[in-house]
Amino acid sequence: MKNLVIVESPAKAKTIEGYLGESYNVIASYGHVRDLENKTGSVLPGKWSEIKWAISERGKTQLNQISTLAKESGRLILATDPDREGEAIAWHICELLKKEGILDSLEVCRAVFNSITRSAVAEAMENTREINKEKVQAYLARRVLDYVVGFNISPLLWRRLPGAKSAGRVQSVALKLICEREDKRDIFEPQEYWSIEAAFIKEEKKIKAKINSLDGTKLKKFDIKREKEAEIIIERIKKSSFSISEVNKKPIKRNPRPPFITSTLQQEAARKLRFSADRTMQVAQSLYEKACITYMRTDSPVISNEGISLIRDVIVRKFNDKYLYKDPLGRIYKSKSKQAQEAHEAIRPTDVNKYPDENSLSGDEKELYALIWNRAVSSQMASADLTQTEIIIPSQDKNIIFKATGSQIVFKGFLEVYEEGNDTEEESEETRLPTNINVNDELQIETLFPEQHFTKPPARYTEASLIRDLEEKGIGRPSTYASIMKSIKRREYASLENKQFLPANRGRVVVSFLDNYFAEYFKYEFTAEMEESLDLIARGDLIWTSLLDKFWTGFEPNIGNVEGLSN
DNA sequence: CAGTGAGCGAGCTTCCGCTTGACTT
Repeated sequence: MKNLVIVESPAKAKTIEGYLGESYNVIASYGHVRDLENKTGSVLPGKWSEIKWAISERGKTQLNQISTLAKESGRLILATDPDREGEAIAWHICELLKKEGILDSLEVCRAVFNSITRSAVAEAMENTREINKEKVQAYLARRVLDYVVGFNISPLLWRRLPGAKSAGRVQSVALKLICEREDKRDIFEPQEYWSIEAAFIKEEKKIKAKINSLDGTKLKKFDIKREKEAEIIIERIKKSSFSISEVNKKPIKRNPRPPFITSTLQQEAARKLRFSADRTMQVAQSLYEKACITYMRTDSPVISNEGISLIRDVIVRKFNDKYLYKDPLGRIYKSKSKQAQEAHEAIRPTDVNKYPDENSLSGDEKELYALIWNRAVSSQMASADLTQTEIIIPSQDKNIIFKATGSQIVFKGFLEVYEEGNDTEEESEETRLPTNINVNDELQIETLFPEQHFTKPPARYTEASLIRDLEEKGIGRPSTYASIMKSIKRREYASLENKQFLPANRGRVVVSFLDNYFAEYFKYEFTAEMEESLDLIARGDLIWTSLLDKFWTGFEPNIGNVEGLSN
């Protein structure tokens, strides 16, 4: 009798079938096979466990295949992803097969693995367990809560705010970030300030320095407010003579960034390739299907030991030992987010020996692959060594002090391969400094630039920065970031102008409506607090229906308040 | 008598998260 293995993704199914051999059939579920029926009344308040489910079209075909093969199998192994949704998918399939009476003659178990390597899969098949009921209940609570919020508030919007289409735990908070940023911009008043920079010169050697302190007090960036003040200082500078009092050098290290997860890939592809989140995910999907990269929807920066050692081999071959991070176990990265579920590896090339410039990829795929390759390889390389130099240039009476800073790369290390992009176009503070400059050298002023500036309002969100902030707050999941962006645009709550989100009036009205009547449910901490309760459920310390009862008790009166309003 | 406009009723929309794939930029 054969074993039947269920995973979520067809590409994964193919790979695993290759690992497991003749006695296994592997079938993909294509994600969830059933979901709440897409209409009102699928769950009724208080009767939380009487849920009306509907099987998706895709689900039907996959379930048919599964039950056909299950009849000729001795063991069913549910190897969906090792996270909450994966546990739920396994449970749904199990429930549906039970209904068909197929499970009577079949042993059912659950297997999990975090990386798709031969050894990890083999080990998982040996160490199976039962479906984790508590985890499934945490899923049920999450699923029902989202439904209740969305399907109660959206109809209120239809009636109250013409043109408004939808509200939800995730999309509305994303919209709120956009709108609050715009509010800050609206009330922002630019402040004038002046900078004073001098180019000193000594025998052809030029040093650009900024004024650092005046009459014994340190000058901060915005301290010179008016042209008059700047002029007075300039006059004093012109009357003074300057020499070097200190040259301070100190070694600094720069470390590589962790390998990509979904959010960082989307951000970096936006910065370096100008891709939208959606485009990034489509290109990544196709690289994944071609088995070029590991799974692209992940919140874990961890690379399997196998992956790390392949990368280390490449670093030695392409560069040399000096470029390798010295610990043989490699650099180990940890997830920053408490909400991370770490079901998959980081995003990396499956075969790092396939160099970005030596493969058959082209266009978007080639570019994105190169980005992923470089980031993954650099994450296991040695740090860069730099020397940071600081030159202190006081006037003779020491009342005016200039300071120049610069850094020089001594050893490039990972920078040979990869450097993260910048969000802002602000010029770097550091300039090149000449070598062989000495204390007591006297300097001439070549040029003196007073420059007028104005403080800038906070920048509007881009897709990349919005995803970064959502992730930081634990809102949304790797599989949904791109679709959150889409739905805000489709609802015409905000539009992208020059790749930046500009809220529409409609969007701002929705946000203030929600803040008025449902503030508790759209504050930034709501999701994190919900997740804490879900953790309690998953640990067996809280009953899932009590979470919903408690939620409903607080939520329901707010609906009444809106209903009771007169027009 | 023809054209206009107010008023009414019916029917529709919606969440988040897991997968692709068909379609358009």
